[in-house]
Amino acid sequence: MRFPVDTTGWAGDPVEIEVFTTRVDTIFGATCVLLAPEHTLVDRFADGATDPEAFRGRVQRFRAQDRNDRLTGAVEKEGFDTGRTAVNPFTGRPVPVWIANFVLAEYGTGAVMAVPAHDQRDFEFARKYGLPVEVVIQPETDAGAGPLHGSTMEAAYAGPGTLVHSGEFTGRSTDGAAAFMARAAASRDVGRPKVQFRLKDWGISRQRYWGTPIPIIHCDACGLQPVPYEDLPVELPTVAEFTGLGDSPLAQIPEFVNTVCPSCQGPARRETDTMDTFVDSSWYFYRYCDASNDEQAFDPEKVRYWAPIDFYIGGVEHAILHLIYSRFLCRVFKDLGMVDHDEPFTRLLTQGMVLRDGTVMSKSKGNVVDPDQMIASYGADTLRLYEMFVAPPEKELEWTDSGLEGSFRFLTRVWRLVIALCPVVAGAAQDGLGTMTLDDAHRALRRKTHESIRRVSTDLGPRAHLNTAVSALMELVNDLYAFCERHALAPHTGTARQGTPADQVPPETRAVLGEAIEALVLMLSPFTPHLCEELWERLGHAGGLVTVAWPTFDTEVARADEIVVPVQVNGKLRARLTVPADVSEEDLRTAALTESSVQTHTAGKTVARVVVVRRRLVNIVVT
RNA sequence: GCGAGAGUGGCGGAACUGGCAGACGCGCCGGAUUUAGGAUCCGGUAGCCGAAAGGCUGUGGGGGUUCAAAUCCCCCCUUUCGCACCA
Repeated sequence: MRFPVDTTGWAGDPVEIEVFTTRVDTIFGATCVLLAPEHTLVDRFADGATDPEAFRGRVQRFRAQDRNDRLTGAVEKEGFDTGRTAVNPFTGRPVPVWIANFVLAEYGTGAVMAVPAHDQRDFEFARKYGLPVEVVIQPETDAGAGPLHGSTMEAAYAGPGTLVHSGEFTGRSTDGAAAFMARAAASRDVGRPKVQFRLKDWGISRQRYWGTPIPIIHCDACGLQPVPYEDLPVELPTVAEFTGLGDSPLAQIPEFVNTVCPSCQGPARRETDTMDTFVDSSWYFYRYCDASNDEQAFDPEKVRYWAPIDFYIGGVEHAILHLIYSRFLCRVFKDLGMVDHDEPFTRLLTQGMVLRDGTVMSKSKGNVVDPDQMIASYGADTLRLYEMFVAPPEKELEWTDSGLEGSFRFLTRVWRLVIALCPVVAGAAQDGLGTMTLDDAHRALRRKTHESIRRVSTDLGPRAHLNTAVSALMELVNDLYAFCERHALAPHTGTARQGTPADQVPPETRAVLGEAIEALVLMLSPFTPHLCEELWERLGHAGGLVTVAWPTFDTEVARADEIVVPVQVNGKLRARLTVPADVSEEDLRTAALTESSVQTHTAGKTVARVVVVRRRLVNIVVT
């Protein structure tokens, strides 16, 4: 909206103040216009003031207020009357023009129309300086509250309602009124609709040495000239003195600064500002695809092969700026035809921060845990395992020392188990497993092994839930201990029990255990590589773990022959049935209905419905 | 104020598409072993009632949908993070 200023007695052209508003529908209540202290018209107002020096002094005081305090509202809202008026284009009435310290020069036009009745900041400002408060929106008052009145209001009303005292617009609902009035303003040529984006400037030039040079040459005759393509890249000189004064350190190096204009061949100067490092960090992942290319940033063919990035992991502190910049540059590269995807990262995981005593660990708070100390006490494997186990990666992590102890305990448990079983399983023939006849305990252990492989593989892969993967491994180890206990095998060496000598252990036991132990070591190795390399070697394998394939599972082996199905009566758990895994719906229903504790709960009642979910549950609805 | 998450035992956390709430670990309790302690191994551990069998309650609060809700819908509370005098 444009508010023409009464310039009576002023030299120069007529002046209009442009304001930006999202609430044109309240314009009939605009009783004042406020300018930011930095507004370009402020100087002209000062020139035309009765005491220009005093005027400038007050403006200067506002401008000197801490910028950050002004932005966050930490300073008191203050202002002063310029002594001039401007005409409200809708009411035709003159309104005073003030300068106010809370108006932001960088947002909108740096000037606002103040509507005290319907904007809280304007309201407070008007009350402080005795400016009129004129209600132009009345809320729907079916709740019995009376109509709003400017002199009795205690706060601005910013909600919906009906326009009043608004000329030809009176009676209109606020719903749609702003858009309608914006069009009216356009047709009267006093304003126009505008989309205002809240984007911040992305300043990229810094007075630093350690940034990418900006490939521009300043020539007095030809102006700004880009460095010719064949001269790229501009390389930083290897020596630069850091004086901490004035320009970039590069400006102190004549050999770097002085050059020749590519256009007129006359003397010229290189740009000495450098790009901020986040420019590089916004597209490094493309360069990584083709890092030794000295012809171009990267070969689009190679990037097409590797990118977009499947899985991008970073800390939360990078979750905002770095990602926005990277996406910006991705779009730039797309427009240049250098990449053919819209987004640089297919999947993003932002890892949580480590907390201690409820607050983020930080050097300034002095509440950090020293990893070196923990590695000295427990080893790097323990620390890694604990961090993976204690919470899913995207969650913040509350540090506890006892939890670390638990991970250490688990690893010593694995160590003792594998070492004790080495003589039993090393060199055991596992190929025959498919044809061997196994008893229930052996089959159960095999099933656990294969089910663990399935769980860990999916947890590590698509789900990226490292903590549940560790849980699955802990369960496998627990089952292995139980199996050993039952078969009088080590590692129960802490007890009086004697392990069976290796050569007396039946071949099927050795095979089943061997399969389980090797899968365990392989699956644990991403978490605790040092320990697992050692164990792998002791199991009789040479060559290291990196060359060994991830274990695979057999769905048939992982499948249980018997399953436990819960039986509910009216949604409450009343029994558990152990049935064959391939039980038919009909058999399951019959088994559920005839189960004794189910019958006590259905006795004397009518079975209205039986919900049977195969392999999952039976729910009997009685009335 | 706006936006995005989160809320489950004493604690960290599980629960994949609505289908047995509390996997796994910590802590705690009991047992075995041990001169003792520690370590180790085995068992128990949501709350309430009960000697037990068992019963009732329970995923921040209140409603709703459903045979069935931690999970879906509506309202509210608390909390974390980001943005914020943005007109």
